[in-house]
Amino acid sequence: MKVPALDRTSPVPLYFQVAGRLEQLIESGQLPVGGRLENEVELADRLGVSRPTMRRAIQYLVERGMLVRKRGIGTQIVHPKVRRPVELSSLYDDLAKSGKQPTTRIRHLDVRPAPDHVAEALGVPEGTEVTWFERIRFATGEPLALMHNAVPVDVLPLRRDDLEARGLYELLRAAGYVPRMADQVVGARAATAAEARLLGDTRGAPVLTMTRTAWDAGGRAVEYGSHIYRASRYSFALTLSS
Amino acid sequence: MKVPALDRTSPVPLYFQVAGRLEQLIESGQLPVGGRLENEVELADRLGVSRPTMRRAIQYLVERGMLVRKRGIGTQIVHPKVRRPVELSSLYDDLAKSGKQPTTRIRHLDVRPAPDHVAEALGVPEGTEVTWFERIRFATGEPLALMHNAVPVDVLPLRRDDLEARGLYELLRAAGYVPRMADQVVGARAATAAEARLLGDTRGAPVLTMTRTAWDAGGRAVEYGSHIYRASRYSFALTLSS
DNA sequence: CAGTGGTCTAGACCACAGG
DNA sequence: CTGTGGTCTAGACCACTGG
Repeated sequence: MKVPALDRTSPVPLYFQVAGRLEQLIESGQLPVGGRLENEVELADRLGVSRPTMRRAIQYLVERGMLVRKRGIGTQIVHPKVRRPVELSSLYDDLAKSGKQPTTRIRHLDVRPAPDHVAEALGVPEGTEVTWFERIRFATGEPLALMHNAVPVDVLPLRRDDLEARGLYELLRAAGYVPRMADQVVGARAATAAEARLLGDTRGAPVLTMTRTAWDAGGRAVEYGSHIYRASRYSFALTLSS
Repeated sequence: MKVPALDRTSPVPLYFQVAGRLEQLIESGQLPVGGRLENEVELADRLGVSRPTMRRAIQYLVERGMLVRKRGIGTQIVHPKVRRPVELSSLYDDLAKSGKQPTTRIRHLDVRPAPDHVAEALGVPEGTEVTWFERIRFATGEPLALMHNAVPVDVLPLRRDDLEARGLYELLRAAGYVPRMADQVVGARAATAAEARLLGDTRGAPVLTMTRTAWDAGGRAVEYGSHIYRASRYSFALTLSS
């Protein structure tokens, strides 16, 4: 595999170019998994960058779980592929990515003062106006989830058409409110009769529940959601790291 | 609040001392949330450290969600408290921390070749020997979870007594296999009659399911688990960040 | 324009692991 | 002891923001 040389005129930071180069060498097998990297001084020399820059590149891959460093020992390759941390995406994005043709039906949408528990979750004063809406999400025609959301109106005005055509997170991102942090609680319970009817399931069928509050980089609460998913058709996959 | 001065003879890195100092100033309210920090050059001067060291301290707090930086703008305080990323802990630890008096009953324990799906999850050759065990976890006397685990024998030999007195993760940590990364899948289903009996629940009651594979820092698979939790008594709380 | 954070360098010393 | 990564410095230049 061809590895591009470093380009010092590029706006891409040097350390990032170096990291990408290492990543390619590892993924292509030229640097074997389980093997050791040269020491950072020699690597820096070989690539013609300073040691701090080399360290930054290595550190970047360490944070992504590809390398492990030990003082006095060296740097070892532990994974050929990067493990991604938990994704902060919406169901819509997930389905679209896996080719499941998501569609959405808006059952309700209005602007109202935030109920107490929602205001508390969002960390806004009671009575703050939010857009409140209820959606059913389908995947390849099958009902999958029943979703309730609140988005403060001063974050983003939302319209039915937008929500039917695109995912909430996509709309938030487009408006500059990039979700960066979220508290989630995942549980399970039996579906009520009404929920079962909407989801095309039987009463008492197990459903996954998820409530989430999401904030952007500036710490501004952008979304509160309380959703249920058909347990027979959905589960959450997470990669955790500490 | 008194803030300790920097100690250049301490083995604690300077940048970490600086970060702790900033953290205290913010938590004590001397630096107001929403306010801006001085620029990094002046801060470095004021504390008598170099700019790179100051940057590293600030970066540390940025990664923990306490500060937000924007080029050309400055550094803003967005959270008084640090948000922790997802915890990688066992149910036992969680219960113990919240004062729920966890107890464990070992229903079964043996050493056997890993079943195919377990070997695949652990990424070890088929037939690798694992300790396989089934536990019921109680909280304040009530059954809470039914847990199945596999731990490769060459990672750690496990005995009933140990597992009854302590959590699996505590045992792994004590043996030097610190779980650092995990893939989890969380779902839900209805309990079988046998499961319901063991959990003191009724047949068909909703249960949370969780399967997990955990690795240590060196990329070595240390644990595979397949658990069910009574939905009426347990849910997962997560803080995600990207 | 002035002020901010982002990148990069060359070199120094230290702490830890292993033979 | 040698070799490794970990920390720290002083200074340079660049890129972006806002007035």
